[in-house]
Amino acid sequence: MEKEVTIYDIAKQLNLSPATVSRALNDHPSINSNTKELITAKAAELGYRSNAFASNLRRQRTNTIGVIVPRLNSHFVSSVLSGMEKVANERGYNLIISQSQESVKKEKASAKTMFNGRVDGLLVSLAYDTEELDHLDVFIKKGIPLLFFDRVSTHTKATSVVIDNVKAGYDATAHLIEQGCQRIMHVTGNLKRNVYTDRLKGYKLALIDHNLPYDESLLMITDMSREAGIDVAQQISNMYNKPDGLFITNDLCAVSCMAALKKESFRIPQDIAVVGFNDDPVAQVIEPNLTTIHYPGEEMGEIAAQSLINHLNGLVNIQTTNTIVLHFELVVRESSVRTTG
Amino acid sequence: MEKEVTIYDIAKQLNLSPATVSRALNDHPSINSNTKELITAKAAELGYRSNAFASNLRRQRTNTIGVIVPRLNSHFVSSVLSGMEKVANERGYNLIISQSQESVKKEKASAKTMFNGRVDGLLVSLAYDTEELDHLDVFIKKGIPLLFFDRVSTHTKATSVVIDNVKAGYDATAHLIEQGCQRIMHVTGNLKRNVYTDRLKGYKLALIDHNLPYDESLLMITDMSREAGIDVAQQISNMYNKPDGLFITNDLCAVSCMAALKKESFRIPQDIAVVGFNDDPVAQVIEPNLTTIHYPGEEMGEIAAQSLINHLNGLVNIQTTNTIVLHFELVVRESSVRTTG
DNA sequence: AAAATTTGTGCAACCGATTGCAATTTCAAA
DNA sequence: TTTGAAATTGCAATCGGTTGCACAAATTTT
Repeated sequence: MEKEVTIYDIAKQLNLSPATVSRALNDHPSINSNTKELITAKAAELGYRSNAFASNLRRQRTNTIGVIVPRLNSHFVSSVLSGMEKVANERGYNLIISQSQESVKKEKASAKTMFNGRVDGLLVSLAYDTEELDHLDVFIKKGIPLLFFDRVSTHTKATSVVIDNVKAGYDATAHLIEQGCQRIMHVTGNLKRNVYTDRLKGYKLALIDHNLPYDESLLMITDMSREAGIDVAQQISNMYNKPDGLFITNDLCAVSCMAALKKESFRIPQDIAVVGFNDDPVAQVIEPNLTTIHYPGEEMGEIAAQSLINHLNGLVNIQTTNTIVLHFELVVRESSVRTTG
Repeated sequence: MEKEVTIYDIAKQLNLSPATVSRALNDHPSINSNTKELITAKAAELGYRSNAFASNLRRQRTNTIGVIVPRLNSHFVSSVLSGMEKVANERGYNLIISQSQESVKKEKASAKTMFNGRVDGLLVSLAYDTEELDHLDVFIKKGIPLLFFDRVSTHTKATSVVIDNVKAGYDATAHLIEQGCQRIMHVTGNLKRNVYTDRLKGYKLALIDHNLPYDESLLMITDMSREAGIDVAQQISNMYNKPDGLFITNDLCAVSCMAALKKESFRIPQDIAVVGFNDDPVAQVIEPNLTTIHYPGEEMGEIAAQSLINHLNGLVNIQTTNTIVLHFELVVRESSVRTTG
């Protein structure tokens, strides 16, 4: 185990001051370019590696971005993280990732860790039932930039990166209506979260625009799990006045629901047309393939990270840009297409 | 933006030395318990938060673990990460996660970042085509513990966490044979990676044990992508002497292959029985449901993190425990079960 | 040739916590 | 009361870069 090389070692060998070495290594303009070359060469020769802590300690920043997600093992989240990692890495930032496991309590704990870890900025997608945001307010109070993505908050003045969930909900519903559906059931998640309320809004607007009544008994709030999907199928099966369209705001849930419906010998899309949300890989595996909203996870991650880093570097002010809205796409597949209305 | 509270502030207010405050906050035994109470109370009152950098700088450790994975957006990997995060978080460690995107080059860059970031330990699952391990050797040279999981290396003396891939390959193949398959095709990935060579070994052993010939034309090396699955189906379709069993070491690939085969009107499992690997969610969506090897991702992550942290805390020596083998399970579903051989 | 700039380096004080060793206090045993 | 050990606490150096300011050298301007 060799001992570490420091700028002092380099300075001594070259008969320079550590200050000069430090500046040279950081490409400071006031250092002569010959000196710089000399120093970088020597640094390479000695196998010098910068000590991030010393630097962080002195500069009071960490080059680290905290990320809090509801859970790690979902296709969408991991795509987002992949995008974030890509960008962060390119720009010299590290990512510290933590999952709330959909619990406020864990979310608070994670926030605290990030806070103590003195992340330079924080990227958050809220847990299922988070309401108060005190645990995140501390960041704002300390001037640590905070950016929400996907599951965002309306309360604070933090920037958000989202898709237009209202429009997505509208498009999904309108598509079903165009396919001749008259009674469209909407299965969604906790309405505390923007993604779900917004999609519901879109659903309602589409109904209105097409002169269809809004029937509260066709709205189901669930936890969007596989079990929930099966449960929904069961309920539909027991209904007297069955729906002929189904808009479920999560592909995994939609897929398990479809499987259950098929077991009950519903024909999809003839008896009931289905639209999901997220464009999870399973959407292209289920038969019939699931129509869904394609949701740019990777891109969302890239943009969220990009924005935060730009803000940190003083290029853009996050406080002014309040919401970044990304494009989504309705991907029509067999689960919703009726040859004849 | 309030200024940070330091141990000096606490010390001054209580007329104590920073040394005492530091010790008290770390629950050092030689500090009087009354003093400790006094200090912790004051710290809470002032909203003190420890500065990790100062501490890291002084103690020369970061309480951070680096993780390098081939890619983030795969079900298996995100399960592993979820497990790692859980454990690391409980034990006061942070995770810095980076993806190699299956490229050695990126893997090297990530390793360097981790190295400079002075992670306390490193958890690695190798990229597709990594051969030399110089970029990881530096860690060992510096005495930074290195632990491989899943895609492990045979060269170094680092500990590995894996499943018994030989046995898994054997079981999958034997299962197909028991179902009456005589010509089993094996689709797998780059044989530089243990997971694939081992599964191939198992495949071969099962053939031998059941007196079946090993036919090289039934082995296909692919990149395990969806496209590869479609390609395999195409090739099978063009074969004169078609296989009646298919063992694909990745569910996503298996599923796309199945879909393509179905289009060519192969009946599964009657014409060709299929076994996958990983127990990805899609395995339960495809019809018929895919028989596969259930692979404990979350657990693998937990154990890998656990072992590394235990080593860091001097509880166990990682260098002596060389390989940790986890259980796997063959989950039999419809894709492989033939009512009559 | 003197004065005013510009350029390039160094000094030394940070950043905040940790820790070996010394110093002081406390308390019991002699 | 003295002595010695044990329990507490403090001193001061250290971890390795960073940066405001001073200063010297080189260059340009009068």
